[in-house]
Amino acid sequence: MERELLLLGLLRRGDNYGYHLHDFINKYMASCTNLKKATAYYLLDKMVERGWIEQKDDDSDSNYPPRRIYSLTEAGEAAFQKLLRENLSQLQPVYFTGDIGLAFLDVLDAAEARALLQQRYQAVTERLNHLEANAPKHEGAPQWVLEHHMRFLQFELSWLTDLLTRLEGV
Amino acid sequence: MERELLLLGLLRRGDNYGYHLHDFINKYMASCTNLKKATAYYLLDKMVERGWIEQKDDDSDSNYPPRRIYSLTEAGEAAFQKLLRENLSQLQPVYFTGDIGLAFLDVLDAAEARALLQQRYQAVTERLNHLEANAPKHEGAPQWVLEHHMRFLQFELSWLTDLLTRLEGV
DNA sequence: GCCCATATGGTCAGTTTTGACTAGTCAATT
DNA sequence: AATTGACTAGTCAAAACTGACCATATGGGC
Repeated sequence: MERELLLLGLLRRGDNYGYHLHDFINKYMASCTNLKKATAYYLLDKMVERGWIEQKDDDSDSNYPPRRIYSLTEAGEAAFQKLLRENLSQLQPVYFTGDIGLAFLDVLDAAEARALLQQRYQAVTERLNHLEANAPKHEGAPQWVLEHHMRFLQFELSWLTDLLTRLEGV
Repeated sequence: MERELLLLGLLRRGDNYGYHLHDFINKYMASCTNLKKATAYYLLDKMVERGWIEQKDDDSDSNYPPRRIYSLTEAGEAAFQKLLRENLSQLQPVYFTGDIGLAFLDVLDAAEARALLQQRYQAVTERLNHLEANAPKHEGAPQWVLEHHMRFLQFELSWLTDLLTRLEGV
């Protein structure tokens, strides 16, 4: 239900279109979840059925394609409050798909393994630099989310450094 | 394709049943990916179609329910080699669904926010203790995977500690 | 010898997710 | 005034995933 929590939380700040909700998540919360546009609409539909949010056609200025505006109901607010507390109080699972490769490191000779991991190190560095450079632009992004993400990338760099030195000794 | 890489890598160590492959992943690689049994069979089927692996009925000792044994083909070995290098050289995305709650921390009063995050801290600690306690039992687990996971949990603890002290100042 | 819990091995209908698409708007070039 | 590229808004058929289920086996306690 994390993605529902996210959509509810954003709608709580004001009525919005599916398009904008997805766009915001994609721009500023990409480190939290991977939510495609079609999935966003799917989830919104489901929440309408559950009565957590309402949908009305927006035929105000029709320069734009016809669109629906979503808004939170009271049931939705209650669901948000519940989901928020659950999310904060528990440890949410995190999956390191990059560790799958590490499980098979012994397949490669040490030199190539190091070379590949150095490429990964480079990729992490670039990611971090990019985040730092664009940090001011990301005022829309919730502060803690961005900071946690950047610290995590730093953690990954130190882990990789450590791993690389240990692989040298082999 | 990370899950395919994982299945291929395990099959590379020896022919195996779908059941065992899933079981191993669930026990020792749960931090890398979330792979349900039915999904494992689905992926195995697809890889058979692609010619990466072969399936033969195992009617050897029929005490057990009928079962199929999977084995790597040459095409599968080639795919494994390619996927392994891709996985190691790139930065694989990691999603922090726990950060969604952080984005809405301002909804709660500071005291409750701290209390909830302290519960999360407790949950992380328990997770870490559990891993440490069972570490010897996890000889099957690839060394780096386990170590990365434990270090990550320690990182999370320090992040939470820092966050909590900063929330006190509010 | 019987019952129950757990383990083995796998299937399938239903749910969830997504790539690719439609279709119009706006602003800047050409 | 036609072309291009980027943005707005949403849809749909196909692909991927999963909860719940079936069937047998094995071991232990009573």
